[in-house]
Amino acid sequence: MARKPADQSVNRDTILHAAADVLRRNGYEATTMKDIASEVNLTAASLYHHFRNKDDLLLAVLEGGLDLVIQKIEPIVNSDISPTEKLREMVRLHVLTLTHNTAVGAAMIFEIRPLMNLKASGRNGSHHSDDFIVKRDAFFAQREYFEILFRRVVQEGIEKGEFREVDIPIYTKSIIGANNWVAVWYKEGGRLSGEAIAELIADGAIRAIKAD
Amino acid sequence: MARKPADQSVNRDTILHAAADVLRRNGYEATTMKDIASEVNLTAASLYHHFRNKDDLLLAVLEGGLDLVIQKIEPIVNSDISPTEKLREMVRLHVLTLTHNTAVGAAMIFEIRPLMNLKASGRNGSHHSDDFIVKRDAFFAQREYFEILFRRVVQEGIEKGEFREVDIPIYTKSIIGANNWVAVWYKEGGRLSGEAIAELIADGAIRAIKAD
DNA sequence: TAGATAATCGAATATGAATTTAATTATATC
DNA sequence: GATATAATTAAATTCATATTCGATTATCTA
Repeated sequence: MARKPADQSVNRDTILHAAADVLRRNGYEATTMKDIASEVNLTAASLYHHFRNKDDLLLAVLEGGLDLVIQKIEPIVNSDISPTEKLREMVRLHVLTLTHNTAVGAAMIFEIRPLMNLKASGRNGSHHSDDFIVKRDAFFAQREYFEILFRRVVQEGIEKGEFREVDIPIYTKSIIGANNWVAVWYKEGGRLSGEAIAELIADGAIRAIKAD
Repeated sequence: MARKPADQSVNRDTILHAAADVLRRNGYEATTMKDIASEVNLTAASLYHHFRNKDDLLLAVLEGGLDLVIQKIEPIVNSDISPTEKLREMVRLHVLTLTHNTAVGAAMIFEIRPLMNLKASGRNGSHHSDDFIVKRDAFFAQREYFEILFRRVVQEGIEKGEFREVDIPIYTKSIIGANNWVAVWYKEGGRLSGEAIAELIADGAIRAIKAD
């Protein structure tokens, strides 16, 4: 009856990757459907066979990226290593994921301003399906959750006396900011590997919070 | 002969401020001339009396913001306080400027992706005057300079034995990233004042680099 | 007051981008 | 092989936005 996707056909996932790439290069608003389509040798019209519209597509990219990092971070939080080692690993993996999945990573962390803005008041007479609104809100909730994972570990470290009594939200945001910033400047083939960068940043994060 | 700007007329600076506001809210690409014009009770057409075009206007915003921070930071670098105190002050002022000049600050630090992109290869068939290209490159040079100011102090601190031997570029970028991230989440009237936030972040920056 | 120029606007232009539609091609299953 | 459906496209539609232009209004200097 139904036809299965042909092997040579471009699937949803391929498009998402391409979109992530373009997103990283051009930013949310500057990314056009044609840009994305070209990347996978399709026409813009074809994309609508896979995604309802541009917002849906781009949001899917962001969701994917965010989920990926969370998947990496989450197990660490729930493991039974010390808070210090937890934090080190979390920062390390956060940064590493950003450098490895440059596209997805950068998109995930970065191009959220227009979305946040939409949240605030939906400026231009943009029509957004309820479905989109729901997904977008879920995305923001996930971002919250991502931050909460860090806060939890910081809290734990303070309670166990491994960390000094920092202002948890501020410290957490600073660390995440430093990590995310990597997505802004990182270029493959630079002086340091993603690994090396991740180590260095993780080290700084720990030093900033270690109890005296 | 020539007529001087009338008092009630909207001047270049007012427009720049308004543009910075919109820029912070909507991002580079999503910012329309009409948005900016409305903010100062003008029509989009009127803006062209003050600025050649959109790029010129937005670039002027970014330049302004960047210059402002540099003006704050520069004297500290050249003062004769200790590297530790220099760094603390620099971070503090960087963050403080971001929170105070929310608009300018955020715009300055943030909406650079499209510009960088333009730099890379000028995707869409965009026509950009030589003048614009020059200004844009100068802007990027200033950004470099801003970072160099930090690196210089870090270097000095290492040489004087106040700081541990960090990887200077990575540490510097991390600090700047953490600072800039404030522009992403800071909202006026939150739990902490800009001052308080600035202090906390500066403190973390120092702890991360202090010699053991 | 007159003349010059600044500042502004309404309307027209041009263009780029998202999205829709109807048609075409490919491939799975029967 | 027949047919239903997936995948894709070219072309048309719609709409928002940057930008231009000519006209209008305000205010300065002489």
